Amino acid sequence: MSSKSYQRSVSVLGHALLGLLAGRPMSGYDLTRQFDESLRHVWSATHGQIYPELARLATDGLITVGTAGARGRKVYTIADAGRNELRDWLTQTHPENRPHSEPLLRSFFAWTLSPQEARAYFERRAHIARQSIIEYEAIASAFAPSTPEEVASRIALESGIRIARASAEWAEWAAEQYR
Amino acid sequence: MSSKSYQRSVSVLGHALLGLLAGRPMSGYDLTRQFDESLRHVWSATHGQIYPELARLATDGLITVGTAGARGRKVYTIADAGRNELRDWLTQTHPENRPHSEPLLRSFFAWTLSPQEARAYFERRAHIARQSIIEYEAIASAFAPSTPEEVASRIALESGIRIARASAEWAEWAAEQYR
DNA sequence: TAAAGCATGTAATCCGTTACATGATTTA
DNA sequence: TAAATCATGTAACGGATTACATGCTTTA
Repeated sequence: MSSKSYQRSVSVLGHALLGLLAGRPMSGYDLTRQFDESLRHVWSATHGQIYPELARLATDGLITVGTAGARGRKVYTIADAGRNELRDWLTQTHPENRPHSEPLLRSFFAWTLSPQEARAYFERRAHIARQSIIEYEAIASAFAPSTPEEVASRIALESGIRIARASAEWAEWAAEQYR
Repeated sequence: MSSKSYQRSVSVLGHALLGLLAGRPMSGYDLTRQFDESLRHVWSATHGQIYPELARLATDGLITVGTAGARGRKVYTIADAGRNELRDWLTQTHPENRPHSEPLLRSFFAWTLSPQEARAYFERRAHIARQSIIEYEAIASAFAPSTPEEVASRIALESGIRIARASAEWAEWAAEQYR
């Protein structure tokens, strides 16, 4: 007989935590920082969501908890079941696409503004995108990936660069439409 | 004295409804279809969310409700206060950027897979992006915008095309990194 | 010794999807 | 007359942010 209780489905956040723990064991605090740092442009999550989710993953046997250290710190380690769950998620399921792009939504209503206001809106978007390009390119130029993790990280960064370039060019083009 | 009750802040969905109603008066059913059609790639919302939000906007005096017609149909019209709210939103506030890109999140964990599996993942993303390009370009080529609303719609579509192109090229490049 | 940072957790609230529930009107 | 579509609403549940709450450890 199996020791596995009936399947609770794992959320996207749960899979993100499994993915991060696949790199190395970490505490909830460490994981929270990962979302604020490496994953800042990829996925957002706060500790109020992370701690309860870690408890659920542990209950489900996808991760294990070490004994509490200094300041109550608890280190979580991915279990074999967790690695399997992560792998199935990546290879057997497809990401949902429920769009929620607020900048794009706003652009849809630009026609309700004066041409000058609409232009200002798109110029601001272009400016923000150009700032992103600079930020990302600075990170990329100081980054020679060596480990597989770093290669994946560099690939995600490349997406940021290319999407930001496309966004900047689009916003400049859009601003022109209101001239 | 003012007839306005104390300010409840309007959600993004509320602003989207105001934006749609700025075009023409519509029922909740019509608005739901707008999200399924014109806004399909921009913002998602279902009727379970839309009906209560319309009730709130009406309570706040941002829209007005006509008397119920056939099948209980209720047509909502944007009020002056609603137009002001929409305008303030577009000109005085900035869109938040809380990233939730599941495809990008997954790419971040591609290193946990075999190179073949990782490549398959990115090739699939490239395929999906190329399909989007075809879909969007077909719409664009059959579309000669005349009204200001259609111009804005064409601008949003152009974003879809350019982002899809950048995504396809990125995914092809990413697949190469695992060769 | 005070401030900054490490560290965990819960509660209130809101946003969003899916399912439940109902009924009228049009069209084949 | 049956099916499709129009049309509205609520309830249950889960996802996500912010605020509340607490306390230890390191560093200036």
